[in-house]
Amino acid sequence: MKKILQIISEAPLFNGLSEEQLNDVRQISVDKFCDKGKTIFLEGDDCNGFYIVADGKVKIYKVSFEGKEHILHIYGHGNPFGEVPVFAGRKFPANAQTLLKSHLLFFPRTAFVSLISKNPSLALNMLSVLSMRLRQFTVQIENLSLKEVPGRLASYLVYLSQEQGRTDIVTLNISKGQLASLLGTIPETLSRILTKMNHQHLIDTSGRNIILKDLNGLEDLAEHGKLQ
Amino acid sequence: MKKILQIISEAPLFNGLSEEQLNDVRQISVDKFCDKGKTIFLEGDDCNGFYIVADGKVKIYKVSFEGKEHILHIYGHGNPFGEVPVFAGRKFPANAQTLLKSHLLFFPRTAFVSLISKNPSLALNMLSVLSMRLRQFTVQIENLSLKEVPGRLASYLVYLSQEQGRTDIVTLNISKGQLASLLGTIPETLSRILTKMNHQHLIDTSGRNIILKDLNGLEDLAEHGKLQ
DNA sequence: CCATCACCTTGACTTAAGTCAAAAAAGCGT
DNA sequence: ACGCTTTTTTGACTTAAGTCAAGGTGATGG
Repeated sequence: MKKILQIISEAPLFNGLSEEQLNDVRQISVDKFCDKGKTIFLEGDDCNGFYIVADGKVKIYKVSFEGKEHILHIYGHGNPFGEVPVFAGRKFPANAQTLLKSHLLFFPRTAFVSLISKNPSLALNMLSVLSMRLRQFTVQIENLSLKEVPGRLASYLVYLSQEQGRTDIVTLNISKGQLASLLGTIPETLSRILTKMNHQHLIDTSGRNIILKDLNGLEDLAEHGKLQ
Repeated sequence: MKKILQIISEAPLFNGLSEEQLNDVRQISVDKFCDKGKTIFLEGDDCNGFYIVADGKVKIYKVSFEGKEHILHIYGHGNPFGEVPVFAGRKFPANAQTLLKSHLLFFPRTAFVSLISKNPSLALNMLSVLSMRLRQFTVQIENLSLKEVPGRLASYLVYLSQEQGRTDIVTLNISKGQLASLLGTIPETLSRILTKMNHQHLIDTSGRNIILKDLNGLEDLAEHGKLQ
């Protein structure tokens, strides 16, 4: 387990803060350890603060009336989550659950807000985090409403390729079922599309490893949004 | 045309600021007048600042490769837009165009950022605006991925009913074509669903006026997301 | 090494919603 | 009020993707 100060200093949210400011942040943080599959909060719950993932993995998701689940984000080391109600209203807009045994840092609302009031650079960092998130959401909405599932999958593979810095092969860090939920579809459909992409020599799958046989073709598909 | 200071003092973003702070904000603002249908910025354009709608109406939208358009927001009096790249990167994540002859206030990036650094309450207001927007986006994504078009339409009608403070009748303030785009569908589909809802005595349409004959039924539909 | 469980794939079928085309209705300026 | 444009509706058809049900695959632990 890492030292709290180190975790804090590595998080983008606290980037560029002075020693002293980091120490202030540390003062108000609370350690929290969760087993895999633990619900951290549910949509509509009252919020007393937000979290940063120190270690492990957390999914943020919505659930439909019928119980169908759509994953909005999957966060890992250094990512904050649950900040929305800290600044706007007090209920969480979605659910959060650990996907792995995780170590979280909790930041109580009032203490954090007063910290922000005293540290303009912290405020700007938080504004930047929220803005980047808004940007991601516009992409997600574009994908959902303007692209079909093959296009969304291709986008995701291209994104993974950049993320992992490889143009030949990528590795899924979540199950295919979770990927389906992240792409706004169901496992059966995802499976069928992976098979189709195999047939068209775009990719080659073996378990969670996906060989990118035609990255240009995938980029094209991600743009156009249609499979042939 | 209203006085700039009045417009600024009415905008939620500047809520609760002192006379002096409002004056500082006013100092950096720039007037901009646009005809109907004028493009304010395009996705990918460099950003030098953000806007507030003083008067008129602006749509924020994404366009697919094939030219299909999805409206993300429609903003009117007092709403800010284009703030994302002010705090995160420098390109606009979507397009903006006026729907009516409009009067905008422009706030240059660097001047605004330095203002925020000096006014914690302005920073907190901006955090609140961005957070509310994130909350709206989670709802939009939920609607797109977990509900069918009738459910989304019902949600929108219920929202309009709250917005306009009436439980008997609401008035669309945009065309049905634009509404279709906002709901992530096409005019034909929207038209058919309106007809279906008429047959089921949920609503009664005449032009842009929609009589809510069964608000409970609509709320139900918005929850469950399926039209029988 | 096998049993078990979770995950993934495949097949047959249904359905929501998109496309294309055309007609009808509503706005708008002159 | 007239002609023009834009918006909305309707019909026939296609298609993407969901549902339900059944197998298959693979990892894990006794």
